[in-house]
Amino acid sequence: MTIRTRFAPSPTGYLHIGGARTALFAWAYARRHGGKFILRIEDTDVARSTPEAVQAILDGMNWLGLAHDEGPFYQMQRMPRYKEVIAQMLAAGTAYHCYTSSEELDHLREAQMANKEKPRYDGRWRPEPGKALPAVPAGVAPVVRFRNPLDGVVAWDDGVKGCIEIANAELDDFIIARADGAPTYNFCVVVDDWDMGITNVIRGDDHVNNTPRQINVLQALGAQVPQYAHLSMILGDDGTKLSKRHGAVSVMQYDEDGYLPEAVLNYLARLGWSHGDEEVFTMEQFVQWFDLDHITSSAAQFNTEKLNWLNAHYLKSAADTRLAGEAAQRLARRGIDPEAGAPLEKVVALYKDRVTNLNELADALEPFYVVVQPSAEMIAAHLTEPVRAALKVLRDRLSSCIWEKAAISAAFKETLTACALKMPQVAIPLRVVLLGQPQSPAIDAVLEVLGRDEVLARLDRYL
RNA sequence: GACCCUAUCGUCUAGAGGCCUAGGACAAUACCCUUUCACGGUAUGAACCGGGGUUCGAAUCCCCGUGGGGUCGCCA
Repeated sequence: MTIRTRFAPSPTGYLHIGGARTALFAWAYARRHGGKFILRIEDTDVARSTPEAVQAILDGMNWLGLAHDEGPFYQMQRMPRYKEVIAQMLAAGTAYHCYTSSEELDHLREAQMANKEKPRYDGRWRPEPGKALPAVPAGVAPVVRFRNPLDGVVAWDDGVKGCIEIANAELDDFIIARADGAPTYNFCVVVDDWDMGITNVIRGDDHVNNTPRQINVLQALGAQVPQYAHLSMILGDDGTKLSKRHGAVSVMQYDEDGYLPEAVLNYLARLGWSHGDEEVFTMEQFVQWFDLDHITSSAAQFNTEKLNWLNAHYLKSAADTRLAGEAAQRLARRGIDPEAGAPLEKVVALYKDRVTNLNELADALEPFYVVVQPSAEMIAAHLTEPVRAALKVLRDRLSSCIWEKAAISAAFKETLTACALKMPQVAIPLRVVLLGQPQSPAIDAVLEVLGRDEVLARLDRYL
C-alpha cells in the first residue's frame, strides 16, 4: 500500500509556523515512504475563508519548497459528494434530523455548565426503538446529526502519543450538516480522507478530540481508518501560546525578515523531532531520517536565537551569486542600485559570514553604494591631525600601487612605519571615512573591493 | 468543571531498566585567534517536577499529586 498523507489548512489566514511544521512533517513522511503528499483546502467556512488566504498558503508552501503531488483540492467543490454521503447515512439510520434550535442548544449548554457537567447534546431527536420523538416544529430547517455509538470505547494507536482511548459516553451526536445543508468540518474531513485514500493523518494536537468522532463516522461508513499522528503545538518565544499578536506570523514574514527557507525548514524539522545529535542537515537527509518515533510528544517553545544561528550558518555556506541576487532585491527596495559600484558578489563575500540575515547583509552592503555621511562628532573623534597626515601619506601610496590586496596591505604597512602609528590607529579612522562606521572586514580587503577610484574619491572628501 | 495529552540544562533535545559521575546544539561566561568588529577555535557553568511503588538496579516501567497544554460550536 502506498503511503498517502495530506496537509489540510483552512484558508482563514496565512500559513503560520505551526502549520508549516505540520506540512513539513506530513510532506516528509510521504517522501520518506515513497508516497504521495496531498494538499487540501478546507474552505467550508464560507464566512471566514478568503481567496487571499488560499494564495498566502500556496505562497508559503512554495517558498518552503513543500511540493504536493495531488491537489489542491477544495472542499467547496465537493459539496455534491458530501450531500450524497449524508443522504446515504440518513437512509441507513447512522444519521438523523434534529430540530433543536441554536437558542435551545445554548440554554442546554448553560444549564449543563451551571450543573458542572460536560456540555453536550442530549439526544432528544435521536431515534430509538420504542422512543417517541417530539413533534416536528413547523418552519424549522433541521440539522443532521451523526448517531454516535452509546457504549464502548474508541481507541487508536497514535503515531506520536501512543495508545489513546476515549469512551463513547464522552461523545455526543455531533452535527454533520447545518440547517442550510452545508456539511461541517468533522464530516468533510472524514469523507475526504476516505475518498482520497489517506493512509496517514499527520496533524496538530488540537485535533486529538476530533479523532474519535471521525473514527466513528469512518466506521459507520465502512471505511478504512487511517493511521493518526498528532503533533504537539509550538509555543511562542516566551513560552505562551502563539497568537496573532505574537509569534504566529506568516512564514512569508520570515522571508521578509531575511531568513533563508532552508534555515527555517531545518529549524522546524528539529523542533519536536530529532535524529540523535544531528542539528544541521539537508532536506534530503531529513527525508531519509524522518520517522514518527522520534517526534516529541510535548509542546515545544520556539527559539528565535537558534533559528538565527541556523540562518547565519546557511548564509555562510550559500553561494555568493545567490546572496548577491537576494541582496540586490533588498537594496533595490531601498532605492539603491549596486550596478555602478563595487562588484556586489565580492562585497557579499566579505560580509556573508558576519551577518545573521539578508536584511543585515543589505545593511552591511549599503555603505558601498551610497554617499556615506559619518557624523561631525565621529569625524572629529577619529580624524585627528596625526591621523589626517597619515591618511595623506596613505593616499599617495594607494594612488600608485598595484590594486590588489597584498600591494594595498604593503602600502598600508609602509605608511604605518613612516608615521610611527599602529594599524588600528589608521584603519579605524579610514573605515569611518570610507564606510561611515569604525568596524568592517579586513581593511585591505575592503579597499580592494571598493576600488581605487572610489577609495581616493571618498578620502578626498575629508583630506 | 469534564475529558484527553504532557513533564530531562534558560531553550530545542539525546536517552527504549544497568553503556548516565545524564550526551549534543542554541544562548551565557572565560580564554585563544586577530588589523577593528565579527567569524572561527577551546573551555566552563547549567537539567532528570514532587511523592510513593516495581526491580539486585529507574531519567527510563506503574500509581498519586503538582505544573503546563488541548478540547468541549450549525469554526476548522
